[in-house]
Amino acid sequence: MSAAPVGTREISRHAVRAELARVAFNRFCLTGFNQVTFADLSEAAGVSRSTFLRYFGTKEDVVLFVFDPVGDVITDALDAERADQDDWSRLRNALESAVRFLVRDVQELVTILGLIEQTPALCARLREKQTEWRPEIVARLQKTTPSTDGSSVIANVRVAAALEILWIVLGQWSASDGQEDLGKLLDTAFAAFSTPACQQTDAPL
Amino acid sequence: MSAAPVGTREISRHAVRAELARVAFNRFCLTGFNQVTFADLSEAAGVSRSTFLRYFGTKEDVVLFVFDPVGDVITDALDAERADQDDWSRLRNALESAVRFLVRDVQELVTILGLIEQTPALCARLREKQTEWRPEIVARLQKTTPSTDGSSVIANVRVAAALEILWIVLGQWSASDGQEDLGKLLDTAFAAFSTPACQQTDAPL
DNA sequence: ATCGCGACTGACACTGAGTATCAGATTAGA
DNA sequence: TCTAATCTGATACTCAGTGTCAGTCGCGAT
Repeated sequence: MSAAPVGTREISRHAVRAELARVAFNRFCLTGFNQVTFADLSEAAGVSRSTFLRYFGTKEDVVLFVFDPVGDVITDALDAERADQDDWSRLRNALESAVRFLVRDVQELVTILGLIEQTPALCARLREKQTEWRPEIVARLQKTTPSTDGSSVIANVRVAAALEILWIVLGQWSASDGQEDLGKLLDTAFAAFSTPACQQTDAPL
Repeated sequence: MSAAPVGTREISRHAVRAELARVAFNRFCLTGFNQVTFADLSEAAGVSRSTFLRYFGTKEDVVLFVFDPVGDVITDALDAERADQDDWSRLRNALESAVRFLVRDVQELVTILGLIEQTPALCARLREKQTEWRPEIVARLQKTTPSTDGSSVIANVRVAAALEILWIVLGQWSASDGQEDLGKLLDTAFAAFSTPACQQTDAPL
């Protein structure tokens, strides 16, 4: 994947980072993201402002760094996919890997998603990460296919659509407090493409 | 639509805003978005920093305010659409209205898109606007349809996918320096959904 | 004409994010 | 144990964005 800490230095850094994020997250939920300053955070965590800023480049990253591996999770899952399936199936399954990775603690994820949803700055930064993931995912999706004229646009559209589905589904899921079945939600979302494109939108299954 | 200036006050404000944006845009293209400060901009435009900031709440808005009406353009176009068409056709045509609105001066739009592409902060803010447009567009798309279970998710996915297409198509178009036909690009992009979802992605027409 | 009101402007002060630097403490590893 | 790399806190700085205030300008009513 990405960060398997090897040296003791890495382990320490990783642990401190997690603890700082934990403390900060409580503050954000309590007071609101924009109302909390780095001074507040560093005081609450018992470190200097400088140190806090060394662990997280921006305030947004304090919340969103947990999403960093998602891009790799998706590309890896796409590689593991059998190549004889169609694009939508492969993308659907890759997205299922992504949500499996994210849903460790249901309550925590629901809380994070809620915080993100009501904070424009967090939404924006998350979309930015999403856009960074896209080129690599497109490359993996196209790897098996001979690239014809216009296929690059089509692959980009499909990947972009799939990534949109990820957030729409997670939003719907967190609105239900983590009750709904994420697999079924993914199926419903992808049905937006497989149903005959007419306006009748009967839910499948 | 939205802002048809009526009073002399409105006219003046609109004109000043346009002039400030014009001066600022040259600076951005010359030096790079992040390298230019409000102090630079206000000096170049011959007004105080305070005044400049009153016309544009943020530095991003100095560039992106031209996209503000796009949301309304899309919703209006969607209303004007014949209701017997399927979702994809209606969205495609609404997007065509949007690009028609944007493409007044080809060279200018290409330049703006180039600036946006190479400036993460501008990309992020633009996506934010896009997300703000979505709920209203979804509502218009669903207006004719009886809402069944899961149809809300499906409508959201379709609108999100369509908005992604808008930027993908504009990106491709500006990469070709405005040479390619935007209508055909839209057709190609929407073919990502209509082609049988297999991995063969032959360009239609 | 001029009076008064509302909006516009520039100047100033302020908060907070993010960057850069530096000296001293700490720790890994030879 | 010694050394070199790293971590830390302190400090200073730039710049975005907010808020305030006094002075000015345009405009409609008297």
